[in-house]
Amino acid sequence: MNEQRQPPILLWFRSDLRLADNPALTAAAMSGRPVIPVFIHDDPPDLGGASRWWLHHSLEALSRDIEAFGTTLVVRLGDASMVLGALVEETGADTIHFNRVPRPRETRQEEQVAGLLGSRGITVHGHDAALLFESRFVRTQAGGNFKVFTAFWKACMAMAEPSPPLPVPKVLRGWRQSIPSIDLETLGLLPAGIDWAEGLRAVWTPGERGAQERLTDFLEDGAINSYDSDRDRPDREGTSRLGPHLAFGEISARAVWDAVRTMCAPGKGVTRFLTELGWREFCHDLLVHHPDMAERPLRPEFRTFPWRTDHQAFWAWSKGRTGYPFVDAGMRQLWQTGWMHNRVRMVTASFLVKHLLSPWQDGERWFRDTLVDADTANNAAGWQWVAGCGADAAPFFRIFNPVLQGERFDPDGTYVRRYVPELAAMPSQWIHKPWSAPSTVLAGARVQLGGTYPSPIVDHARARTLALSAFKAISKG
DNA sequence: TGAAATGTTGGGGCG
DNA sequence: ACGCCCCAACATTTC
Repeated sequence: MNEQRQPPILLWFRSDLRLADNPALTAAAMSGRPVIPVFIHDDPPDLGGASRWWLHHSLEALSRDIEAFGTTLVVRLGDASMVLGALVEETGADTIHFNRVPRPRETRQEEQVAGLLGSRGITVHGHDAALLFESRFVRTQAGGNFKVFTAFWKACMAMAEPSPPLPVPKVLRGWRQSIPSIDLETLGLLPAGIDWAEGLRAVWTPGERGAQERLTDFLEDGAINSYDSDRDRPDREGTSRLGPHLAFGEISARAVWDAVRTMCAPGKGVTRFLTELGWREFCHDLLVHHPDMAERPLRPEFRTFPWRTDHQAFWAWSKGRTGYPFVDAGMRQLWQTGWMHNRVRMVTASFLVKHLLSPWQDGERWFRDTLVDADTANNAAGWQWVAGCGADAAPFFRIFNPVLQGERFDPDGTYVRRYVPELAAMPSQWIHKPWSAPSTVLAGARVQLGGTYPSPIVDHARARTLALSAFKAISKG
């Protein structure tokens, strides 16, 4: 049989926009048969603006990397099973390889593809590539899923080490014909009106190469060794910032794990960093078992929590105009750069839920729209954790004091000054509570509360009391 | 992966 | 010298 007459393989890219440690790609390449790489955009409703921007550039990068193999990434718009069905018709492909994505929407998609194309005699092959430990193997004694992180992670640590990452295949045979594909621009992922992505461009390099650079920078400059404490300091570059790269699968968790294991001496920082990868695993496991985790509180008593809807307050929160500098700095960092430091995510989220008594789902949606690392599992689990209604969650009565958090984790006010420039001249002593500053200090710093910078939209002590009594209303009985 | 309220202790000022 | 009070420092409990 003429080699060129062999039916091609469809390599379906999804949230795995990488060539390294990509089992589907490796399987397709190893077959020796022609491979047609394809990305299908079906305009998922939960894809936020910042993620859309990232996706565009990540696909751009992936296209370039695939072109280095002498082949082309086919991009299509539409329902995945329909598009794959059409491609089978067009090319005579008889096999599809893809990497599973452990999220309800994607799992449904996989089932559809397997059903529709399987019934047409196509071999549909899903690979595990998203997690360190496949959630279906992480089970309690009783065979259920874990509800507490430490127990979950302990069970993971008792399992075999994650398998080492696969190398990029040397060769990828292309298909003899060119296949209709649409321009990335046609997907409409970039900002349509005003260009709000400037701050994102300044900070991020989407794509596999950007991901690997971010990782090696983090490991080589030694930041990981002080990760245990520096991770809480938004005024320092103490975190890896790998979030968005992991969210789009530009680098695999296994590759990160392996790099840390082989390049770093064991220590507290290293352990802590790997544990954070563990949280990612745990969140994905939770989402698998609670597909509605982004809408519905895991703890049922929270369904009757007396949330308020205050559009003005939500606007102030989302724009970083609450009058609490640490909160505002975080919300503005998010808006400008598509990312927020984790410590500040906790504080800002707590502020929305506990000081403003806004439904956590509203905050979840805002983060999902504005974060470049928006990830259904991590985001929903994180918000439920903060709101106190999640698995292994912080109790509701654990209410962050935004002033104390600022003073503890941004002691010199460097972070606040960076993102709230109207407070730049405030002395550190007052920068987290400008309303307490003597009027001479305010005047000296050219700060006019309620003018150049908002007065606090709520009083901390009062808001705290209100939140506690609202919590009491649902917790009795 | 809190903060505030409340309780306890111990040193020092002072009558 | 002694007891009393104050209060900071730390510990515990409560929300």
